[in-house]
Amino acid sequence: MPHSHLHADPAPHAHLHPARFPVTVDVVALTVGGGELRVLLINRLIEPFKGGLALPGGFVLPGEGLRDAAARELAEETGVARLPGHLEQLQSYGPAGRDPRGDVLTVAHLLLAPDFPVLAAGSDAAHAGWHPVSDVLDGVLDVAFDHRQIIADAVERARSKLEYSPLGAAFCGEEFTVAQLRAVYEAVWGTRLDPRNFHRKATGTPGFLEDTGAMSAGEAGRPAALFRLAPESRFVAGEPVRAVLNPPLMRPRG
Amino acid sequence: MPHSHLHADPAPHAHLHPARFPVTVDVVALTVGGGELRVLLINRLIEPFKGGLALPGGFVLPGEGLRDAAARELAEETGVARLPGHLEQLQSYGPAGRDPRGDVLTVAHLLLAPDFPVLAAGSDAAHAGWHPVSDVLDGVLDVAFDHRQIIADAVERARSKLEYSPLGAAFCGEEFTVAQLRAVYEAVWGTRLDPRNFHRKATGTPGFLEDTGAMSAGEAGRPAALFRLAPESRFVAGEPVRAVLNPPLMRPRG
DNA sequence: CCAAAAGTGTTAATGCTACACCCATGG
DNA sequence: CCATGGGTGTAGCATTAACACTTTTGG
Repeated sequence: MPHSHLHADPAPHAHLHPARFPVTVDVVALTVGGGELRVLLINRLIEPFKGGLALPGGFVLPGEGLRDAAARELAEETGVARLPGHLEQLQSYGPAGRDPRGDVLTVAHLLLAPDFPVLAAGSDAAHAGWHPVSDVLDGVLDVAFDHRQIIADAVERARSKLEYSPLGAAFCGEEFTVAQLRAVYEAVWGTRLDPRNFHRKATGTPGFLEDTGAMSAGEAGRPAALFRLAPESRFVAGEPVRAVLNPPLMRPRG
Repeated sequence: MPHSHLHADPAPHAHLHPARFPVTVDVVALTVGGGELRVLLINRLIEPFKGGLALPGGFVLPGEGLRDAAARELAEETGVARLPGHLEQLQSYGPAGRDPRGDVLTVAHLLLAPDFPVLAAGSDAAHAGWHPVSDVLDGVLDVAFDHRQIIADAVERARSKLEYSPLGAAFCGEEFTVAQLRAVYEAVWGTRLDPRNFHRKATGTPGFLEDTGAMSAGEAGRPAALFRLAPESRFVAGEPVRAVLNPPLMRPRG
């Protein structure tokens, strides 16, 4: 019996020839720019949906892990050398009913990143660019496959993650001001937050922010102190985020 | 070109022959009994890990969705006709480095259910039974593959879901007392909650509980009122849970 | 009557919201 | 000097945690 099954399975013959599926990873890369949430999309060079917009992604290779595949595809299609921000798995979709060519399982991932530069057009790969999330969700922009649903799920995940984890800082650079961090929360939640209360809460949460001693300059108004993530709150590649904000940075109640 | 690729992909030849993987679904079915959290495990009838304990699950069939596959496998291996409680996707694992026979992707699912009866030994399928989650996580019980990690992730997901969603009631039957609901939270969180404050909060949360008018009987002490989930909080198969408890049923701060 | 569990009332501490107010910079 | 944004203080309100107390059953 060359193909044995993994689990007891009374379905007739199902264990003799387990079906095999192509598996892709897709990455919903989110950033904050211009006061709004943006998603990274590529122009498809091939059918189906040729010329349309889609999430960066591609096939998982034999012997490869999901996270590695997502990081590899993102690097290939955007030209980033080191993965910026925080990458985590979102959820899987399929395999039935999502690709016109047949069953394809995709494992969607979520990247929260600062506004990094992406590949210019004319390169070997497709042109990649940031687009407002609201345009995708409102249907102003069309995206391939079930990618609108995936993006909607990703945004919802990002929203709820921000309250309890230090992941808001994943959208900022290494050092940032409290106002920049606040802009992230306002963009993701689509609300306005009181700058004074946010400042108190962000700086007053133990284990969240660390004062660098440096100051921002060049902007209007009084210079702001520059912070970085405290060591216990830093997220490392592949590890789940451990630090929890308690009390959370609450989003206003609906 | 019989196999075209889904996305632009500069990796040489990767798009010509996308790798195909066996895909399984595994179900972490959790319940509350005897004041502790329990997980449903089956005895494996075949290699590898023959005779060992594992999560119920099996191969996804062509043309099948993930959720349908999970529900089907659970029904086949436990004998339940209608799916009790609440089923949702957890996350995916693999395909590399988790099965001794090669690359297998698994999509883990989480079922929160009342303590339903499972298949007795001697049936065609493997014997299924409830086991304390703590025994699995402490290493007292060994489980096959990477199922210990999957169970740990499932428990963590269940813990955080309970605070904000009405899913605690998924562990109870159709009608339940506030004390039974409280026992769920205490088992999942591993804490003690003040019965009086919990009662006030559970019954006082708008859109959560609905008084049936009936009373429990036969127990020690004063009879308790029987409740059911309010219509707006009920979870329906396949739909994400929409109702949010605001304010949440807080777990005690660490 | 006593033990046990359900359910209500009350109070002190805590946390949040709103906003007055001062500080430091650019123009 | 004024506009702009950074940052602190504080009063009022809402929520929570802790616990006294009453109710209703079984033994």
